[in-house]
Amino acid sequence: MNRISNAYESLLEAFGPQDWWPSESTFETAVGAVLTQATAWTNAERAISRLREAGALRPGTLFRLEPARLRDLITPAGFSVRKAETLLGLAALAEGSEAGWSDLVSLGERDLLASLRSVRGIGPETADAIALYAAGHATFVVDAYTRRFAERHALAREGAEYDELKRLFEESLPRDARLYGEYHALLVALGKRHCRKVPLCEGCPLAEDLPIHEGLPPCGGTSAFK
DNA sequence: GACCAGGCACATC
DNA sequence: GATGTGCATGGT
Repeated sequence: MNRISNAYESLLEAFGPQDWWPSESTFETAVGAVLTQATAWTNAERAISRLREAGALRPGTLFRLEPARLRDLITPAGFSVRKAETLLGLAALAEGSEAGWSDLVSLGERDLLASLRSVRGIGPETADAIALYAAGHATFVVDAYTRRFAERHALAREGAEYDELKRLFEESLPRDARLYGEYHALLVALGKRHCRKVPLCEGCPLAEDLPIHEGLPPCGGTSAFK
């Protein structure tokens, strides 16, 4: 055991299983990963519902939408010009594969990540989220909450690179996609529900597991307490 | 009305 | 390479 796996147990006990990613298909998961970039999940959900009503939660139908129509459908999720381009790029990947989307999600981890990263608007976090939650690869997703958590609790150096943080978690935990998915979701829960309005980390479920680096902001929020 | 939310690409120094 | 900025909407 180590501090990172101990923290997982405490978070799970405090918040319960998060059962991410909520979706009806792997393509919907990927669409959601793009739509929720720097956006509250409730807004991304609205956009997903609109896509569903339009029958556009399949790569083929989404790919054939007029860009303006797509932008309109995803408006609630914000950044609609960029996100529409990205969703079309994602659907184009599937259109370019022999067996479409199912072909793509069955690629090996490296090939899938490379394909996803070739789409403008899909960066490291979004690619990892799709590889993990849609394709079931054991790849740890690092987001702003993860960084805050790792820095605040002195698990990583300040300003660590994305890959450095990813490696830290992967090397501290058994290689297990389900575990990675739950951990990432729990860190989001920690950031959203717990610390955001409690700058001193009072009552934090991690207080007994981990030291606090007092000079740094608490793990709640992504940009609060700068 | 300010601040924030499950990032990313690009410009500039 | 580090740091800053635009992208857009809806909740608090």
